[in-house]
Amino acid sequence: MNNKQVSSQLNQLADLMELKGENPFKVNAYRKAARAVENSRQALDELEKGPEELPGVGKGTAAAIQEIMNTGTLEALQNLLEELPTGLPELMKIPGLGPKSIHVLYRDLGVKNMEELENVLTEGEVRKLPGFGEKKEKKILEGILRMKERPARFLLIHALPVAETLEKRLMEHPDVQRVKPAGSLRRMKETVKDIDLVVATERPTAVGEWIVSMPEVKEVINHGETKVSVVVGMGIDIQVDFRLVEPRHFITALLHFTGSTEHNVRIRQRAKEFGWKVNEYGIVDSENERELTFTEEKEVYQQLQCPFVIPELREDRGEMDVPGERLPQVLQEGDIRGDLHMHTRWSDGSASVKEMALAAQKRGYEYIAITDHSKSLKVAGGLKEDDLKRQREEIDAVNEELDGITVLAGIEMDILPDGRLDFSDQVLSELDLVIASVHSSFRQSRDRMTRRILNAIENPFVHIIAHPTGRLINRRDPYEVDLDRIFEAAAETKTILELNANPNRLDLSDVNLKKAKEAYGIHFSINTDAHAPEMFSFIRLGISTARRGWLEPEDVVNTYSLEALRKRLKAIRNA
DNA sequence: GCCGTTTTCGGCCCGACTGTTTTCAGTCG
Repeated sequence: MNNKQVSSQLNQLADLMELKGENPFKVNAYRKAARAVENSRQALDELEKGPEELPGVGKGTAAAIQEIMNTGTLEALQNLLEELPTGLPELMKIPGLGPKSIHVLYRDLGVKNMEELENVLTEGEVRKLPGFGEKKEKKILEGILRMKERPARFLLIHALPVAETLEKRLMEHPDVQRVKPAGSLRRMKETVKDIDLVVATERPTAVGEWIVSMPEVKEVINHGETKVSVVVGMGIDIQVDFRLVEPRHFITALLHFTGSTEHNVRIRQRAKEFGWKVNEYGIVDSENERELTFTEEKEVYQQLQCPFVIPELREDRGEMDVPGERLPQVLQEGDIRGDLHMHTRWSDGSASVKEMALAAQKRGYEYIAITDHSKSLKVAGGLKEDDLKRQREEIDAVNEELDGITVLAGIEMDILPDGRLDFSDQVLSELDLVIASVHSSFRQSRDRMTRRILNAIENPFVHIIAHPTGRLINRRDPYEVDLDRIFEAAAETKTILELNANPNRLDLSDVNLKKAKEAYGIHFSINTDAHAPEMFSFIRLGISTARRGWLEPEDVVNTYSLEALRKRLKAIRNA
């Protein structure tokens, strides 16, 4: 039973308690405990004094955690699962419908699932309930429609251009002074539910009117004095919340809407210690009602006597608990000196070795590694041993021709379903860089998959394990694998783990990166896995994910000079 | 349910918007 499994049971319990109408603070206590478990760098059975060591975990939740670890589940959870209809939790996903309303719908109309809810809505039963009315009925129906039409969360890479376009367009409006995206998009989370834009203006009403009249607006969800929510169709149909604030409130509003909620809670608790209140308008002294405003976010943190926290770290994963000097000096875009995972026309890429090298050079890189697929991956035109030899000749020629960039000869080698590797040690020993990865039989048992990957890690010729969990965001779950054993073995053999920067992968994830670094001292390589030169731009997402994972330049081998990188690779073969 | 050198009880971040209400509850972030 790992931390993730325990926390998901606690969360499930909290969800059901909420639906039942339990004390919201009690519900929150379980959610908080779930988060503490998930974010703990230690496994639960490694905590010396038990779960109560974790922040926000007391007697009650510690007992619940123990029960899950001992029995695999919780009696309280099982009871609620039996008591409440299985179709009730999914109703929570309907925007505008919360636990209180669902409770009433269930109690008074016997609504047990989505289908029954749609029935009573169309029959006009809902408007008769106390606290409900015609408009609310309509709102719920629209909410169901919205939920069905759109994915719950969009890939960051799809939302970013929408935010950037709107930002630029708003800046051109004469009444707008400043605009900045906030929310999970600014924190560069891998997926976002909607886009938040904070807008500084002296004329919120005029700007609000202008926003709802934009041609791309498909639907107006809210239109108040300071908050306008719309759905825009700009490549994707996504909700955008505009917060219209006075210029002097811009910074505290930006801080507020950047979140995360959990980080905001910590900020406000901190302010309380000084007798202050933080809201989107500033910091207010509770005694004399004096309001402080700011021109930079840094000043707010300074006022609260905390170190400045960059948006990517604002998740309450420890950033408010460590002294400033222990916050990571996170990676910057310019720190990356090369890309160690890419494909060419030799397998399933669309460019030549030289074209990739030229594109990398243009980005200012000092080196790249060409890592086409290996022979077993037939769908991708994997290379055989003699192909590798001919490719090496081409790489040598490019190195001869081009100055200022070095092309390493590598491979992305399949780890076969039975754990064998696709090439012999003899072949691997002749390559500058060997990446190993799983591309088949994703549904093997946890034990088998773990042993399969361990086998690759233990091979001294394997330098990097690519996309270690195999997940595709929104499309395919990570395969079952014991990551702790993977991390342990990688630490021992000095094997590098990849942060694959492809926007669909971002694998390892932010949470796993942090854990692998802090608990095991792993080194990483941030690679784009580019199949065409323009895909080098994915590095931006890799860097932001690395920042979210608290990585610093020394944790990432492709920030090293070529010489230092070669040394690091050599250390693997000698480990 | 958790938490506390002002507290072992009484708080728990804070405000906007909407809809159903005549002063507030639910939802959201």
